Amino acid sequence: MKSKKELILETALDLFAKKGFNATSTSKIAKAAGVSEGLIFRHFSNKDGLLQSILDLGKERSVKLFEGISELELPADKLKYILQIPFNIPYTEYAFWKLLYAIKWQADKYDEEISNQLKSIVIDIFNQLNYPNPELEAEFVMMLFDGMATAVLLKDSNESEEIEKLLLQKYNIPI
Amino acid sequence: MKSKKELILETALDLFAKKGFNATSTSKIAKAAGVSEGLIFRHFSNKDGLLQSILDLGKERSVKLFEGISELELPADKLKYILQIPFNIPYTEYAFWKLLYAIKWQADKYDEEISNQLKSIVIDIFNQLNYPNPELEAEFVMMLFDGMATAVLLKDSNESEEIEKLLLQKYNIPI
DNA sequence: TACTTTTGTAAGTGATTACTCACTTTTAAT
DNA sequence: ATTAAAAGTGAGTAATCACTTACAAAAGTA
Repeated sequence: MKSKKELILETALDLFAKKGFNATSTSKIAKAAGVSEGLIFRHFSNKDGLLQSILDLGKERSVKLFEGISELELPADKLKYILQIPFNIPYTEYAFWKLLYAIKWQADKYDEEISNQLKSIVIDIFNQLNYPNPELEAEFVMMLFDGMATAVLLKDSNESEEIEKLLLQKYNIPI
Repeated sequence: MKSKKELILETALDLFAKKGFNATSTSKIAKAAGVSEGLIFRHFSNKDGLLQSILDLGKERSVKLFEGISELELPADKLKYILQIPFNIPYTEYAFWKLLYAIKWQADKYDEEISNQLKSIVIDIFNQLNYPNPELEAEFVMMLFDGMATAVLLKDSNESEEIEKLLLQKYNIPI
């Protein structure tokens, strides 16, 4: 059975992703979760603390999405795997990724950890592939990654599979 | 001399871009602009009306960024021009573009007009270039466009010129 | 000049905000 | 069974929210 703490976290993530952090009041969260408003502050101190807990949990889960990378041998396979991540975000994780990308634009709340983590993996890959400028090349991949993730998350696109194919093809990666 | 109406528009755009629409109160806008709060509502009816006016004015200005396209003859040149737009956003327009991209994630406020306008131009280009699937190819370019614009707007990157070169090169476009 | 419209202000409005506090209930350990 | 800690509640708080209203100054028009 779900604890009330978990219920608050889930409900808040849901509302934050849908309406935005600032447009979602703690009273609305409490009402939607069916708990008293005071309990939110008992568990998370304040609204920012609630957001941080949501982000931390999401990060833990997203690490698992990245774990598949290290199991691959060839750097080209690793790159392919990474480029495919935006198209393989589990539907249950949409809310978290939406929140993550929406928060990017709020200077004070933005958390670069996930992005930086992935970027250093990509730099390693381009090093292994002997690219002349691995750092720059990684920056470019991250840009692609964000563009794709945005497209997937915002339009519930029916053609995301075709875009995925097009991307791999443009990156000279066999499908 | 700047009218108080213009002053409100500029100040609000600035604050919306920096802190977000919901985190910026009308009283803060009034204080920052040095006008009475009531004047905001005299001119724009309500806070959403203020946002709409800001977006409309920004759209008018961004149309000028797109006008250069039609002056070019070759479709390949047009494509090159479009891919370069994110790197050529005037610094004075940063606030507007930041606001535009931030708002994307708020379902109720998102305005697709600029994006759709540009996309139809890109579809035409790929038609002229006889690509097998111009619609899909345009979707991909728009994704690239958004990814690049995001990167340029969020990091005050010193290496954006190098990324620009890398992009044109990857897209087989002579620099 | 006389009059109308537009622009502007100051002081409000009720509703909502994040958060606190005093208190009760539940859980868990001895 | 006793007790202490943790979980949970409901009714508060002052501050801030978007917005209104009554009125004054300025600008435009005849």
